[in-house]
Amino acid sequence: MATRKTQEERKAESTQALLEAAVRLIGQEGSVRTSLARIGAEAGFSRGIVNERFGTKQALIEGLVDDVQQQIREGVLESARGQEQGLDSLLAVVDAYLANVARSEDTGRAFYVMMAESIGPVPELREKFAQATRELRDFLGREIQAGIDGGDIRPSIDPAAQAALIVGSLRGLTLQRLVDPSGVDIDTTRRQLLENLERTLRHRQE
Amino acid sequence: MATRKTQEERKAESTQALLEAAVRLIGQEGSVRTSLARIGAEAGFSRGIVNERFGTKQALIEGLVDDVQQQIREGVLESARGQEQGLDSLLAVVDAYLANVARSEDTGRAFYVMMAESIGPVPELREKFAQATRELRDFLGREIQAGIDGGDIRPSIDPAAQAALIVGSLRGLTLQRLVDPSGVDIDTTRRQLLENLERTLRHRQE
DNA sequence: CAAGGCTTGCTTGCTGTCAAGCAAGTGTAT
DNA sequence: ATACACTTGCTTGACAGCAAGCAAGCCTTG
Repeated sequence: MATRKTQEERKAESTQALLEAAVRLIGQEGSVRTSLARIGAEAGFSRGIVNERFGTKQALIEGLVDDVQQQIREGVLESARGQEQGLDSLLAVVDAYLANVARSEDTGRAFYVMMAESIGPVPELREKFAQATRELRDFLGREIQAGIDGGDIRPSIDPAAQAALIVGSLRGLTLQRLVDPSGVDIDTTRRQLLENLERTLRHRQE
Repeated sequence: MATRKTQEERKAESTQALLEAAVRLIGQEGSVRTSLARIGAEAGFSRGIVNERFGTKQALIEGLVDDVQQQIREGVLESARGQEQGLDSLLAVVDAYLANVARSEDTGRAFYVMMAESIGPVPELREKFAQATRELRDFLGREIQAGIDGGDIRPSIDPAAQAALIVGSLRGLTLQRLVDPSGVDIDTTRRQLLENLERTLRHRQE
């Protein structure tokens, strides 16, 4: 049965398997505790393969962060498509973020675990996550500004501060869920957050 | 001048120095990267002293988490004193949390860094932080309920979900600050959060 | 058989832990 | 009060375990 594979295919497939294994393991135990040997084994290869493929552990991890971030960004931004800029788009993004990222499937989990490590044992990653944070914050800030300009968000709102708060809510809720999965009902909380945002942001009198 | 110290004093002083050193180092690099030897050295002693005093690394870390959590709890709860239960008390706690914990002085930093590690490389700590999270959430939930009963919080609020959201905001903002200190102005954001809470929670028509 | 993917053996560095020993402090008998 | 026996804080040396990285070789493909 063993189909003959091209070298290129072999490499691509093993690389893919390695990345997936890494995301899975790192999502569970963090990058510090996950040895290259275990990643190799989890992917079905030998202990040396990660070094062979990626050079160093740091290279693997940094690449992984970029991958995962990219995936999340696309997922979230896609949900904003179709909405026009402003409050509706903002709410759609928040909704999508909590619906997808916060549910701890592998990539979301890995992203948060690595972000968490970046403030402690893996400072090399901090800048990457700082940038990701800024990017999300700026994106939300622009949506808020657009909403104010478009008249559906109250003009007394401070876009920068409000954006930071929303990022905080998203990050904090997800973190809370990772620490204590049974303690937070994500759907109820999501609905409550959307309601709060409506109430805080929506410009009523036209 | 070297005053003669009793054995008890010597021990108490060195233990204190060790704990402070541990909080400082762990706040910077996390517990995983901080070796017992460095803690000993930072405190001005030899590399073996931590084991001699605390037995194992895990024992030190767990004790530290308890200490730090206790300190934070007291600091925050104290700020609620004098307010009567309900919205005002709630706002005072939120204000105090961001004013104190979120500013990254040593103990707050160490708390967050260890909490972050607990979802990745140090799962032994997860339960402790889950409990701390529940405790804060339940406390806020009771305040909200009291506010509803007392008539200064809108009765359509879901206390549990709202409490989870507030914990999320606090945790998320602090985390954001640790990842990207220059990106969030904590005072502006704090004011905006308090304003938001006023607007979402306050029961208007008497 | 040539090239490139993949494995295996090995080195090096670091960490937690423990046991043995040293030194500072304490109590007591004279 | 002082000397001596004893306790307790603290240090040092040793060891076992683990991980990252490297280099040499094996196996699959073309």
